[in-house]
Amino acid sequence: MRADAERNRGRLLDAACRTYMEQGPDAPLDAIARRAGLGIATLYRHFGDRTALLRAVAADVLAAAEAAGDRARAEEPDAFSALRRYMHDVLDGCVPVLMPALGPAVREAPEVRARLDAAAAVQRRLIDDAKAEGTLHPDVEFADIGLALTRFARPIAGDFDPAAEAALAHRHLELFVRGLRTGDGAGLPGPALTLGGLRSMRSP
Amino acid sequence: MRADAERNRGRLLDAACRTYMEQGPDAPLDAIARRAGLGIATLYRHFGDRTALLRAVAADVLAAAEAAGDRARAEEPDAFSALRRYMHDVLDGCVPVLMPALGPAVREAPEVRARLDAAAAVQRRLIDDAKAEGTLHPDVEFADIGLALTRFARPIAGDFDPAAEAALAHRHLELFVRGLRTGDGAGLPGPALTLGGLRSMRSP
DNA sequence: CCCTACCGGAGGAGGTTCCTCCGTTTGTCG
DNA sequence: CGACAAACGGAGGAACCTCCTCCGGTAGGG
Repeated sequence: MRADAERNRGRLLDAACRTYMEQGPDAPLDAIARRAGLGIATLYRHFGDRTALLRAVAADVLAAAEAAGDRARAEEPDAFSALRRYMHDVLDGCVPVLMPALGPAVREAPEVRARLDAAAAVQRRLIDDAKAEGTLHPDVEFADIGLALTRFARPIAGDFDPAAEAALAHRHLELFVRGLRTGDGAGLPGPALTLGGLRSMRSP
Repeated sequence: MRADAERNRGRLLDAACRTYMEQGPDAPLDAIARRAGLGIATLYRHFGDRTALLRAVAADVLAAAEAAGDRARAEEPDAFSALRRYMHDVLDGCVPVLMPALGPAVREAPEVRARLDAAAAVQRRLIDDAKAEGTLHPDVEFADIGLALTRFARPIAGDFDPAAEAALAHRHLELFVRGLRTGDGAGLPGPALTLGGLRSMRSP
């Protein structure tokens, strides 16, 4: 593989990730190519198909999320801080925006599946540690964390400045994290939020 | 105005509100008409224009939000409970999804503007009361509440069952509300979130 | 220096949505 | 009860957007 081809592939992945963060996974491919400073044909040469690009981006950013989890666990002094840092780090990537919007065809692809399982394992470990430490509310479930990140990562309005959006997202996430810590808050409404229960929420 | 015409107008407003909640304000008008059990021509007869429907729905749901705020203030025993109840009530309408997505053409229309100001005044009163009561964190700003509601109101994934989505939204909002109450949480990141600062976040 | 891998952009095809036109139905008032 | 006006329904042309391919041009690397 030639040097410029590899560099361009990386640029495309990066541009796709940012575009998905702002517009969602239905963003026009032209917009991604333009953002990468490349022609549309180059995009199609590297990723023969729309879903191929989605798969590549998903695998890429899931690996980054897994690494963020490992880093947080290694470097933070306590389990709650690790969980908080992990959430803030993941918020800056496109995982929370991208993953729930992916269809089964992408999510079940082997390369994505493996990365997803690994990232989920790290996240689960962060949560279990914080619960064992006694600092994370026991009624907060695994899926609550990921879905909440989705809520905070998505832009409020299309015409907001991306930097301002990011600052706002971190601010609101921090407000949310306050509510995660054990304290005198009452119990949560709704049933326990298992992964199976989440799957059954899909209507068709 | 004939009786059936008035009934259908109400059905259209209701269908539009629900459709906007699920798909956002760019939802096809055909989908709204179909959901109301009416033909597309009927929709265009009542609201000559796409934005006319948006204006009508916005004015309608903002009035409902204002009423919800008044109700909460009147019926709840303390200011924090009133704020919480208000947030949960508003979450069930389409205000949080619709308002940030509206362009200036709709938001500045007189009929919308008046309702928006009134609804904002009630929300501000709920927040001020809770701060005066000492139960709401002083670093939580007016705009935080509205924008957070937007985050919780938007559906996670398009193919989730609406009822399950709603339950999840209330669950996560409750988690968030925990973090709003005064306690030993640290300060929030980012600058104070004024309405002016919010306006300046729009990029073009 | 040259060959080959790589790049760019125009453009046809397919799909989606808007909004109007006109024949048909239905409420309501004398 | 009957007639008139008001309201309804759905097909369809027009405009728009996005996907993906084709082919001539460019530049890395041995």
